[in-house]
Amino acid sequence: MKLADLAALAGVSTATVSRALAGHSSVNEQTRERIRVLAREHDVRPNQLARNLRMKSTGAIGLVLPLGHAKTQHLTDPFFLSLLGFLADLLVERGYDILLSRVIPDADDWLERLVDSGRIDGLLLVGQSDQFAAIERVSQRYRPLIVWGANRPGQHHLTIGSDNVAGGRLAAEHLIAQGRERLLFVGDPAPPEFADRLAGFAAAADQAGVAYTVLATPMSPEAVHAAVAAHLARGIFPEAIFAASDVAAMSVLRALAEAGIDVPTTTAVIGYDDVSLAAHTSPSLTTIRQDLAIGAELMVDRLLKRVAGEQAESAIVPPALIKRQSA
Amino acid sequence: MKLADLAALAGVSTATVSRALAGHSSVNEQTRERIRVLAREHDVRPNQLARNLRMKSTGAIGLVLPLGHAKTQHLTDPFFLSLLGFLADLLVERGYDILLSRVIPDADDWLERLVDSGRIDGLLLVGQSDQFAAIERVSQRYRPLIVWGANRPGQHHLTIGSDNVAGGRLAAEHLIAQGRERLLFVGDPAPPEFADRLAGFAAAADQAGVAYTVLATPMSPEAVHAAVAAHLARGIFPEAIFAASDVAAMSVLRALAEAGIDVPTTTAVIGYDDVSLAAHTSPSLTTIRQDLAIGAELMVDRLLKRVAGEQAESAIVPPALIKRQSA
DNA sequence: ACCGTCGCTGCAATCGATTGCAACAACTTT
DNA sequence: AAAGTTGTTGCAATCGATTGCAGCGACGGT
Repeated sequence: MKLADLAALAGVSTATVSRALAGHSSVNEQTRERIRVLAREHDVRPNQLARNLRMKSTGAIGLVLPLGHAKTQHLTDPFFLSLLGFLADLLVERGYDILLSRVIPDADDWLERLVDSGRIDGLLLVGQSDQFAAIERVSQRYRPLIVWGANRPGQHHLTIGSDNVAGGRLAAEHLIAQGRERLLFVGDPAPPEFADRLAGFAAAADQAGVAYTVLATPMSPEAVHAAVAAHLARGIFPEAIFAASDVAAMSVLRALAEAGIDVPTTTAVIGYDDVSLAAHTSPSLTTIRQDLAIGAELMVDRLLKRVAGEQAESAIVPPALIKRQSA
Repeated sequence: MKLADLAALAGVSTATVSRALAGHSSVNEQTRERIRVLAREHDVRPNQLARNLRMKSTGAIGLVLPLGHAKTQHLTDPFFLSLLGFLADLLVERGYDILLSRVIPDADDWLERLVDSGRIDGLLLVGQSDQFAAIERVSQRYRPLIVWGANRPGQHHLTIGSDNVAGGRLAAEHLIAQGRERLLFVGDPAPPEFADRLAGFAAAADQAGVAYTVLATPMSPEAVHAAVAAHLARGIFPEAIFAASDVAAMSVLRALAEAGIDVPTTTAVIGYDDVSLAAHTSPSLTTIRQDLAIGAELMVDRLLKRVAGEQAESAIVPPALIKRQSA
């Protein structure tokens, strides 16, 4: 039922109904209350589309997750659901809906279409993926656009992300402090996040004069498991393994268990992300936490600032080492 | 840039521009091409809101996840991200966007508002949660509404779900066939899905004359872990444990490992869902698979049928036992 | 020369809510 | 009694795209 119908019922104009439901003080209090009661009785729920068109604001925020890359770590990674959950929490708290989209690989103007469709007031991107160029292009003219990911020098778009270099360094320092040598990095060193983690890890190892190896592998559990198993089969037993993500670390744990190698006595394992399951593996996983609660808050905060036309800059969330059993 | 601006540029009316961009054949072919070229040059992207308002259709499907219940299993459960991923895939393939909402606990007409907002063409609900009454109420008059969950006798709304009773039965039969006795169910028996799993489990056990115990606990990893640890501390060692979900099963595995109980030799563990991590725990998890690829396809198929005004009925996805190391 | 047809284009209504401005009644003030 | 003030309501424009109907010029038929 629409406002015009209610107006007819109440014997007033749609203008008055609109104002009454909006709680506008310029309509007589009795009329207002009468209309409100009538609205409740007749299940009046104003059309949001019409409202949004007129108001030129939608009350919705676009959210693009890297769900398109089924072959990578992403789809199965609880990390993203966590982030999604936090973001959804915060946005809904502030009265926004979420328009979820995916990257459509074949249309090169997918981002432009999204921001120009008039359906969203702002956009959150989780992960730059391989769309760096498109993001840069659009961010030049579209302000309310916040990206979770790495901040490369000279880049224009605003990012929130954890300091992956510092995180990698934390991991290496923790292992080295335990007197571990012969370190091993396991993961895909190509994506910027992982590259940074490896860079920090390598820098700390070099600084301490400790040797390390890089075992490059795709991030799927199967691939990680196979790569580590093959590595162990060669008779090379690392004293400590740094996995590029917690999900990868779990595959590492499994491969070690199957090879009869005790964790942490013989080999230490350290993960990255601190997904909620990390505390519940056996042995429980020592890991580098990305504080998503804070990260999500920063993203939403910056986004809504920009939606309101204010200034907002990039930010970095400091990582923290969470000590558990595995290292 | 809007159609009216382009119209001025091209020296025609907005009506002609609209028809040209829509590929309407009543526009002269040369004019049409000229307008299209101009549109591309000037980055014309029509306002979707205005279009949707006029067309009375939005090209968006609402999707409600039970993200509001941070205290339950849901937020951290990869099961939902999987389902979300599949649904998003299918909907985007068919040209729909997704409007993600959360249950707002304090507003009792949240569902009505959503379906009457005019912003979506249909709605997918994942999990009935505690909103059974609201769903029944709305489904009486709003057809394009599909729910992932249990189908209770006499219910009106259309559900897609796996046969949890059969799944529970599969689990029990598998354990009993191994000669295991003193079975234990771990989980929250209140939500309909879990209640059904337990019912099937209990029925099979009763039928075989095997005793079983129910360890009721909230579904959070911490709670499950604590409950199982406390149970074991009492000196009661079950020969087999059926966990209500894979995530719960992982906490069970950890509690058993900490108590020095070998899996599967001393105690077998079987989970539910077959989340992607289940294959990568140590030991890897025997579980009951819910085929989400098929489930999501059924949901989207039924939904779009109803959006098109066609008939569509509930469906059940058969569960399957996936044998791994833990049982 | 007149009429009918055809192809193309524009006018204007429409979707449904919001809001500036004006109208109007009821008072108060002088 | 005239003028000004205040409180309440309605008219009509607006957001931007879509579309039924009408108009208009060109053309062929008689």
